[in-house]
Amino acid sequence: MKRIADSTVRRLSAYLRFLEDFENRGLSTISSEELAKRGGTTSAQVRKDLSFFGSFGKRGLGYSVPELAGRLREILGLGKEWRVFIVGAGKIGAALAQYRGFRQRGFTILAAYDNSADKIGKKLDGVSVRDIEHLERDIQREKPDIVVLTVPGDQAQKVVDRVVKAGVRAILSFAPTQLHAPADVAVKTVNMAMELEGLSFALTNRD
Amino acid sequence: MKRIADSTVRRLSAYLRFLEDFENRGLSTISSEELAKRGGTTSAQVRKDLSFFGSFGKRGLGYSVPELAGRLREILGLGKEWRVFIVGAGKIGAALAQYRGFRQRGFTILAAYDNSADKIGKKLDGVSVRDIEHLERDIQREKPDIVVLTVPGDQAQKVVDRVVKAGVRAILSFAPTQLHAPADVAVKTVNMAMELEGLSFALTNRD
DNA sequence: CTTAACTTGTGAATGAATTCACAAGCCTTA
DNA sequence: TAAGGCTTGTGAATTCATTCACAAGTTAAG
Repeated sequence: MKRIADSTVRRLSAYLRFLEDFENRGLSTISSEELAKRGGTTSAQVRKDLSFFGSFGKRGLGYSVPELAGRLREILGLGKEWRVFIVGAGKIGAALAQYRGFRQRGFTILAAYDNSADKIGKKLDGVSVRDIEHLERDIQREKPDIVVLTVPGDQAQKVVDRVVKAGVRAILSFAPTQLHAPADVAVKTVNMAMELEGLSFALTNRD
Repeated sequence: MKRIADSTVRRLSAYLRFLEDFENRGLSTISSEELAKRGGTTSAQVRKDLSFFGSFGKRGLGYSVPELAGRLREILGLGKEWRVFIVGAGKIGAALAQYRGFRQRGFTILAAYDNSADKIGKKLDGVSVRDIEHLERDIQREKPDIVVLTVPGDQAQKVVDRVVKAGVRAILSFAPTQLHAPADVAVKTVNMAMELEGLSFALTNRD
């Protein structure tokens, strides 16, 4: 398949959000124009994004809301259950453990890991915190699809190396550092420092 | 000034992170090649990014680490103090209140806001939680530069409208919804759902 | 059946971002 | 002073992403 740009995938994800909203409101069809207005883009962009995966609309009419939502879920791989380990049971880890968006999308949090004695054995919103010593062993046993990284920046790369070696192929990191991993491992980083500095830049360089 | 791409600003932010690391290790100069390797990009990209703002290097030698770090801080607007309100005192708000990256970059959290009676009056890691009723009044009094939004998705747009009307010109949102604001308001969104679905897509569409 | 009003899907055109490639400058050594 | 080894800064070339523009298909109304 042709390589799909990251920006395209992000928009597909946004379209799905709007469609779910439309589904709840009982609307049955929607045009690329309406979808575009909701997402702050153009109708041509919407149609082009979808065209990479097929023709889902009807000319003159638009898209069937439930059908397109289903197709997008399929494209994005949201049909199956994804198994998740959280590594780092600090404040961010805790916030993620209770984040309902995970379950809503079929992401099941199996466990959290930490190296601090006063966290190990406790629960993080129903998720038990285990000793990070057992990380590799548990990865081999429970085969998580995704590791969410919420450890301090200076430990992030070390954990990446460990989980990649143990067989994990997708990582979502909240550490403010550049991570290096083999090409076949999908790494996404949510970098707060970067976002803040982006705002600072925008505020500083106004027209 | 020529319009600077978002991706460029994000890279500048990353370069600054590496330079701070080099500063701590006492290194005095660095080449675009080394900076590129650290950031997973190319030396030409590094030089092009910097060239939008001036010529900071010495041919044959590279860049002075402290000088380039200083220039980048200046470009990114990190010299001054930025005043921040957090709106939404849930788990994510709490995680942000204790996030040290804010203070490190000169972002001062003035207060947090919530509408829940059992949170108002409490403290979130030293930050007092106020009644969201007083949001507009306090914005006018204390003139925050940035509002960080950690309210549930269905309330996010309403809060955006309120703070924009009260004069705020920069927003960092953690709500998984598309936000609409006037063009002169800088809005950044950290959308966890999008990142998760991006990973799901990557795992599903492996070559 | 015909016309009018819509809306999709997609090549072609445009615009934006990245990479190439090399002249110009700096440092060291002799 | 000259030569060799580096590295920057930047137009030009290339690659990638977005927007344009329109033929083709659909529906509704008369």
